[in-house]
Amino acid sequence: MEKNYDTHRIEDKWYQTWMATGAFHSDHTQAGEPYCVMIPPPNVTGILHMGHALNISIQDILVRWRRMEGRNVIWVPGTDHAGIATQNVVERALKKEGKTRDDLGRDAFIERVWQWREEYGGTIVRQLKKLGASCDWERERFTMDEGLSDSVSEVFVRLYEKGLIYRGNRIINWCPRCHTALSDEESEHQDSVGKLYHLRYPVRGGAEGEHVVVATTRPETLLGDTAVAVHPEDERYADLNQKAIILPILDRELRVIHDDYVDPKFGTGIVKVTPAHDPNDFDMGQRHDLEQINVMNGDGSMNEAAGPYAGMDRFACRKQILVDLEARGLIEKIDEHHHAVGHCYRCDTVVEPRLSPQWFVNMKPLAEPALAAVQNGDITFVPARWTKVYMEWMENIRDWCISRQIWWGHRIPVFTCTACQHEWAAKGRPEVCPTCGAGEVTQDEDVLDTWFSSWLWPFSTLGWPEQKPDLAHFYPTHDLVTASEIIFFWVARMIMAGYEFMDGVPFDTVYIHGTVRDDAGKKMSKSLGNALDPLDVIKDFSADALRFSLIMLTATGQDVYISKEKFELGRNFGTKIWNAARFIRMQSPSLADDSDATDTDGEVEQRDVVGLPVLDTALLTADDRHILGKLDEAVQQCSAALGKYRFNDAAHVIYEFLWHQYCDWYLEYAKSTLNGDDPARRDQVLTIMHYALGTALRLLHPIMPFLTEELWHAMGYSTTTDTEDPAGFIMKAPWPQPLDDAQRAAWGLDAATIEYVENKHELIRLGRTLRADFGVVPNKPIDYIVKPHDAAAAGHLEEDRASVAALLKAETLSVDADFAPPEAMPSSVGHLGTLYMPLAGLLDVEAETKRLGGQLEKVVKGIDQIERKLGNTEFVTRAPEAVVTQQRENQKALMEKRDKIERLMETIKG
RNA sequence: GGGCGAUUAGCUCAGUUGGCUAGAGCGCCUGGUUUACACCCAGGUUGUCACAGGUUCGAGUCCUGUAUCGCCCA
Repeated sequence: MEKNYDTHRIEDKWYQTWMATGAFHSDHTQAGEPYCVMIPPPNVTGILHMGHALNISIQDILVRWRRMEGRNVIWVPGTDHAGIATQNVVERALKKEGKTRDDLGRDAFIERVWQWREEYGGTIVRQLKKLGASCDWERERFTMDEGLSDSVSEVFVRLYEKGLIYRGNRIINWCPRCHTALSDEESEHQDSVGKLYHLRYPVRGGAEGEHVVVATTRPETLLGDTAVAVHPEDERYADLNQKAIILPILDRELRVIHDDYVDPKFGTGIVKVTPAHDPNDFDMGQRHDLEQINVMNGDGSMNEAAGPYAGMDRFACRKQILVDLEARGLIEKIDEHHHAVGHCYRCDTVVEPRLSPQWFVNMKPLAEPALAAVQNGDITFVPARWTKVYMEWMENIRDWCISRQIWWGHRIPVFTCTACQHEWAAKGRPEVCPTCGAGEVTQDEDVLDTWFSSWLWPFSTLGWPEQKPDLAHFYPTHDLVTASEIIFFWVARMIMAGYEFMDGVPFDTVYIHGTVRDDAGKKMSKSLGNALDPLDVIKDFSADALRFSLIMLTATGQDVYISKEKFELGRNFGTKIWNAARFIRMQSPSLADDSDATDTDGEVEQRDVVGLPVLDTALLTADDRHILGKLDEAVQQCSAALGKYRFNDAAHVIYEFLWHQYCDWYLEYAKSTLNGDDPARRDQVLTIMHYALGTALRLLHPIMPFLTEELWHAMGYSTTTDTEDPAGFIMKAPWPQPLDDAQRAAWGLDAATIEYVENKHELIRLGRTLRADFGVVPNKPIDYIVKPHDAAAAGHLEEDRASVAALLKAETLSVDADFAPPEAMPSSVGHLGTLYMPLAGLLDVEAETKRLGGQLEKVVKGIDQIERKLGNTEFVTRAPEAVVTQQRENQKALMEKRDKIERLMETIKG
């Protein structure tokens, strides 16, 4: 076995082996209760970032854990076609060739996008594999696949025929750069400091120079004003409609309307109304039947309706219009104004509210059952606080704008007969009009929002609308793991689709994990330049280290702050385990060679670490029982933590067990037996070491799949020497189960034994501290004397004298109940007794008094606290008996310790 | 403006229904070429649990308010 763990070679090797043997694949014919996870499909243009790494690690942990538990697991991977993003990428590439998509035409352009996808679209998938994701790659899907496209049109037609899809002329979020509509969710609000312009609109028919003042943040829209509005009960303006308000520059006469929407307390209480450029104004326009004047083109430039400003960009127009208004003395004042401005989530351009004909889904009817599902607990959010976020959105749900004015995506399956103007939705390409039979049929030019295919993901990936056996077997799925950012985009809509098309929930649990941030708390992003590339981290630390560190540092649902150094945690842990395994191998006659662990076919003696080891109970020592007890505790805690989605707790349990219990204590303790001359004890200790390591490796496998698989084989724990046989993979090994009471009793894993060993550890630490405090070099052999606390402690220690002495690097260790120090010597009080370190003539009385004084102080402080509690009759009478008893016991122990320290101090003085 | 989250050691964070002398990792200090491991070992140091009230026998934990930071939605 090599001294250094070669992470890259081993990680690549195992991933290839797992893939080649189909270890990740399953289907409905396999045994076991089904367990299914759908990957949140990453954007096909995307590259792996830390958020994915966390998301994938969590899913892989769940999936590998359930697989080991014996569930029939599939984890379905894939990517989405990211309509706008992908089109942008390909358009940029075309631009370099000096072409536009219009030069190519629709069909050639789409052909070009597919080419791009073939060439670059697999990037993120390859990266997921680097992480060790155990996805069933035979099931990989893409939202533009034939099958998924079929479900999209099926769904569209159903909703269309049900009347839930409609076309309307509404204010939508328009991206002037992408030239398309966006849904409300795709318009991201960013806080910014803008200006609030107070403009004077002249009043005709009143006094000379009379005007009203309106406020706006977007002065260029005034060109589309068709009214001004005031609150119906605002008496200041009761007579306003007797007069004519004149729109500056264009000299259009504006209507005066009264509407509850107007807030009389904001600004002057008069607002300008631009029905074609603002959603609230649009609503007022509907209520009052106002004319809608669109003054902008799709690219954000002003159109003919803007009169003298036609052709100018919207922001240039804003500047010019302000200059012109200023010249006419029509600017009252300009205030600073904080507001949230919508930006395109794909290109960050300022979104323009724009009136245009779009397709919408009426969401209210879909939302009802989806809301109920979460209310009645059919779907649970973890952590639970996200439930509220979901409900809030669902209760105020607005119609979903699903049409996009781009080419890459599912084209809207709505057809119109040129002859009779009949409009209908259909799957496939109809030849003739179903009404009049004419052959000239045109299809809607728009494509659908990418999320219109993603919301079907849980069942479309399993072949729906075809009714395949896997769909019946694995659907509904179980855990959905995602980030909070897409609760609205994706999670909520999937739940709605589940109810609408599959009559029930698409999954039962939604686990929302945190956002990965940099050390300064900033969200990681390429544009900020603070992104850590997971592939770099894998290169420097290994995928196992990346996974373990991320999981260990991410408390349930909390954001995680990451810097490169953080990954040392996982790397160091991996190295520690590797070295522990190497040590055990050296100690095991059947494995003692230095051959390369990866080429062990036929060279390693197999050892069953899955079944319970056969142990001679007469030979079991307290330390053996202690490690077996701690292992059992780790098994229980680890399963419990995973069951509660507390992945960091699970990681912590394994870390604590392997490093601090197993390596720090048991392996060190075992050395004296391994070097001793009792072959029966030696075998027994080896058996326990292997059993504990084998069990811990299985617990760790979901988090660190590669290292554990490698060691599983190197240590001979596989059921076969054929390293290509899936039956021997740790990923297929059974998940460790807690011991039953009978087994615990048979091995003597009782609380008293465990407590004794913990106290023994304390005693050894006290001895080491004495050494350090008195400057005795660690390897200098010295004699320790223990004066045991009671007969039980004396008996135990007498039995363990050799191993305790070894751990203390002591020349001798005497257990002497009647020990009375002949002279002042350094000592410490522990639960098992008082430990003396004879240091003839070297004791500095003053320093030792001070040292013991410090210990005494702590103990006395503890006693004070307890006495305050116990002195309170309310506490004694009202607190639960167990708590009071506990306090009394603590008090007794502390008081004994205090007495002993005091006696020591007197001895020294004497 | 509404909602959610955070505030605990120098740093990053645990602390699950209230019951500890408040923990971990990193850092820092001291010592160490102990035949698994210096990506290591042994030992040590580090806290007005943001602030102010309240409930309770008992509050880091529950309630109210305040402050600061972050996120989501208007």
